[in-house]
Amino acid sequence: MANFQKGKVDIIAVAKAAKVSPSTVSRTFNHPDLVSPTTRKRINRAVQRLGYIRNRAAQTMHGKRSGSIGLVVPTINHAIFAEVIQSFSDSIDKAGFSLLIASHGYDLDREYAMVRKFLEHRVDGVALVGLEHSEATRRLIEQQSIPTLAIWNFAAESDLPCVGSDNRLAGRLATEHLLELGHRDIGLIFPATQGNDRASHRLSATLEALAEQGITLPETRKSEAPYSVSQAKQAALDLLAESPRPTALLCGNDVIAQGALYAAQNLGMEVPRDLSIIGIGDFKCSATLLVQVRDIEGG
Amino acid sequence: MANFQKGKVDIIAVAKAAKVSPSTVSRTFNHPDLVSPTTRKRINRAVQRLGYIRNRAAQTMHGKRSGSIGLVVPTINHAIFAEVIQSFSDSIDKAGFSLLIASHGYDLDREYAMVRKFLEHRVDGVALVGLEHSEATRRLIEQQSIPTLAIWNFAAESDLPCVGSDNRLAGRLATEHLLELGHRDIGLIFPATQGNDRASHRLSATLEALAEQGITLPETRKSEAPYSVSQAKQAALDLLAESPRPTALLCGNDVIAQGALYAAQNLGMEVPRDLSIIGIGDFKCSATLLVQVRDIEGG
DNA sequence: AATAGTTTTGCAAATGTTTTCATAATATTC
DNA sequence: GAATATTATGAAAACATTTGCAAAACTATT
Repeated sequence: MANFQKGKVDIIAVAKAAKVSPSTVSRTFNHPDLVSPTTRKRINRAVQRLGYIRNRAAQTMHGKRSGSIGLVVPTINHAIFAEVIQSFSDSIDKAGFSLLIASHGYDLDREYAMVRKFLEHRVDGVALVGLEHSEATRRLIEQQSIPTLAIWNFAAESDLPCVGSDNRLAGRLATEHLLELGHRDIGLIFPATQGNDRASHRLSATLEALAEQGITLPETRKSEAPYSVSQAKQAALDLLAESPRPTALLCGNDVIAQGALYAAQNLGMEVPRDLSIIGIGDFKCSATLLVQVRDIEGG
Repeated sequence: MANFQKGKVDIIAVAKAAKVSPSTVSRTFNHPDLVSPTTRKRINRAVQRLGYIRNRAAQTMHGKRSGSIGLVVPTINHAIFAEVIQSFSDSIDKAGFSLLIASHGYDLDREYAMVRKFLEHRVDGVALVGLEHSEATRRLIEQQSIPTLAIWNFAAESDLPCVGSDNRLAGRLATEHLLELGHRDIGLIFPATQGNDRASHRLSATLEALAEQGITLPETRKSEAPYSVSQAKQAALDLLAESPRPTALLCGNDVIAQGALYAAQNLGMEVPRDLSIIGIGDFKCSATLLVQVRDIEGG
């Protein structure tokens, strides 16, 4: 089937080749039931032969949907977001849409810019991570009345539709668990909370739960680490270098917890005998890691 | 600044508000130097006031670029691709483009479908992972003459422009390294090579390099594991359960190598004293892992 | 074989931009 | 102050599609 790729192949070229009007070709795509099977077949053959590919831009311009969804994440790089991006991509794909993605590096002004960029592309919807967004972003979303979803966090009082977990509750649960185990002197390692409501909710709930038990941790028990195993390990080493040592480490996420685990191993401490470590997160590799740690300790 | 969001805000609405013609508004965006500073200011104020957002679809339809690039990866989920997606996204963003992304799950027919989908969106370019693609995909790319880049692998003989590493060379180097260390009985753990030229190149080069030294490994030394630490660990345990044991494990990627490392730890073997493990890959977390292993062994 | 009903098709307008060409306004030169 | 060069603006065509409406082509009914 020779494909003569003379000039542009648009819907008109297809119409000519199939000896019908452009309208009929368009209908074949959008309302096939309105076109007689015979002509439909003829048109499809012409499409094949010419290698015609529909032009979404033209459809979008006509007022139809663009067929794309925009997802703005803080970073693509980390396992934790990669997982959600994958799922998102799969669902979107199944629905016949395309995924536009952008990352802002935890900078809410850049987030605004990304949403704007997506709006230029006339995305049919936008998903953002978390519930903390700049005023400009909120205004933009409202003005343009673009369907928006906040993923990652859930909060009943959110003005954006949201789906995710309740990080305050998570922070509280983790803390209470440690308290129930009898810990009173706890080291905290959290990522920077600036522009990261996941972290800040977890941390504030933690401090709250501690305060309820009359516990106020000195600054020396509070440590900040970025999303990096090795830097978290260093932070944990620093915390554990203090004397007396805290009896437990509460980590803002699993990557930090992994670093803390390594730090403990380095210092020859056995977890959980000598030190309790808890991470708020639970992603795929954490299970693997724990299995491994247990295996080592067991063997 | 009240924003009266009456009806659609298009370039004509802006033109009216600024009391100029639509052409002038368009020029303000595309060739600002052709518009007098006074009118430009007036137009920009109108844009602000109305909350106008340019319509890429209309621009694209006019023949301008769509301002988007399509990236098709096997999977987003794994750390290794996440890294490249992040870099890609950053560069694209810096250039003022948007990133469309899709994953095909190592299914080259789906890859074709994804590229087609992107072409419907009239992306300005496409990037694919690896050099192995379906005939249909290649035809499509050629017919539509869409700028295409193959990332991840480099091969001088590739017909697509490509940038990446030479996996055959990598396989050979890894093998030769083990041979130089004196290993002759080597266990191989590789992912499935079907639709994964990274793996297949590495594996074939490995076998070739071994053959040159007159070494042919029995099937029992060849193991397949997916991209999963725990499953790789199991595969390694199986290999190491044989008697005699291989003296080295050559792993097709770093995730597998991590699993192998865990397996060795489980069996109480010390790496590299009792067993050599080499992984072809090198991603961020690998260094961390090795530091940790060394630390454990050192301490 | 004529009428009514149904299915299939085409025409033309609409979508929101950009750009070429022409014209109007302003600046420069003598 | 006229002639010329320069700069700023507008009118209209073009881009590729979709869809409401109307006409045409069939089927079914008598």
